[in-house]
Amino acid sequence: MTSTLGFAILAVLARGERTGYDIAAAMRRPVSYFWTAGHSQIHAELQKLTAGGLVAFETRHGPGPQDKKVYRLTPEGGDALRAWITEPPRGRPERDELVLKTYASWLADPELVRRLFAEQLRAHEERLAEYEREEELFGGPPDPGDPRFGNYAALRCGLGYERHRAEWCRWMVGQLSASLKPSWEAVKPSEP
Amino acid sequence: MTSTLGFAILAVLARGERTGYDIAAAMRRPVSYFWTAGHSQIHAELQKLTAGGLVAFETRHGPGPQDKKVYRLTPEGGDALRAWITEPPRGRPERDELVLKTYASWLADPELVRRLFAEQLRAHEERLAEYEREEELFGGPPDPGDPRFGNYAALRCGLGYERHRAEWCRWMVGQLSASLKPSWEAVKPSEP
DNA sequence: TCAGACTATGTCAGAAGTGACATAGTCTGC
DNA sequence: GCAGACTATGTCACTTCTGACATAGTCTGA
Repeated sequence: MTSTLGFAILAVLARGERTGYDIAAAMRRPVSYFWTAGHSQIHAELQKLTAGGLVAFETRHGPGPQDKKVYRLTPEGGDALRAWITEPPRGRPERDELVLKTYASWLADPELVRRLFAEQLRAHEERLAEYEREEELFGGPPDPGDPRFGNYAALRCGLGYERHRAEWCRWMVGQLSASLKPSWEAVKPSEP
Repeated sequence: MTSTLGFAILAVLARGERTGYDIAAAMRRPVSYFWTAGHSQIHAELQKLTAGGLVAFETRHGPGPQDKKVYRLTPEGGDALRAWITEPPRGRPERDELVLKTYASWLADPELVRRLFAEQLRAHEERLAEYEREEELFGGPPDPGDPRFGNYAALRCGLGYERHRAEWCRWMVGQLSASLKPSWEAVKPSEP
């Protein structure tokens, strides 16, 4: 009954041993393109995974008030992870606050909605540029047996997502500008 | 302190009065492109919204063991909804199980991973065709002041998303097929 | 006439996720 | 030498979400 977060942790540990702190840091970026968790969740989940025999830890001295615990996958953990990968994902319901706002946007001031989407567009373009820079660091797709393939494939997904999202925001801004223009034009005194 | 689910309910009620049951049904499709909730959540939230004065209900006789409650927006509810629409969305962390599987895919049997993505591709293509049929029912984008604009804009987002996702799955299948071919070729006896 | 689907509202236990609080040693730069 | 950032693990209260359980009248078609 391992949760998806549990498998996310196993997937990180499959690349090498880590402390809970390391895993939390890794889940801010770049694993965070697709899964995030606070350190409070990670420590709790590591205790469950340890109890289930999927991970094991070794105590080592380090900075910090307590000794650090370096976790690694057990053979059982590796088996569980491999089996999970090819199982069809249990569909999480999609919840997208921006699309919900869009659904209700007909009620709001079009100029304020336009600004909202212009800002979102800017943010997506920024992240897209960032992902593009990261993509350049790979010299084309790694082999599917290479751990780096996982990173590259996830990055490809992120690139596609940001492009789709930016395009949609651009369309929204266009729609809202078009609807604003007539009254804006009407206010402006006529020119030859 | 209304939750996003609360605003989702307000957004549905902005289009007309509904019972909790109706809202739950609406949130399966087509609001479900971007927000879903079980009926147990909706009834609980409606009680909170009523307590907060954002919605009001009228009891009417209908089928079912209890009289039905027909909810509508109050003026305060309308104000709260309008104010919320143009506020920047509070970023929900992205959690995507399929991308997580991708990140770990280098560990698994490439043929099984290929099948996983082939199946996902099929599902996305199916949904894309469905959305395209729905788009045809609109004769172009409605005016941004029209409630149907909300539906159309959300559908546009869904279309872009499914296209991006299908393209990514197709790329994954391609990558995995390419890596499988060499050994598949090696097994097959040479042909002139 | 009777089965089964649909309408309709609600509770409850539990899982998953968030943010604050607690604690304390080490490393870096000014 | 000292401030502040970083390393490091953990608890707790709270919110959100899920799925099961509970209840019961009406409508439809075989």
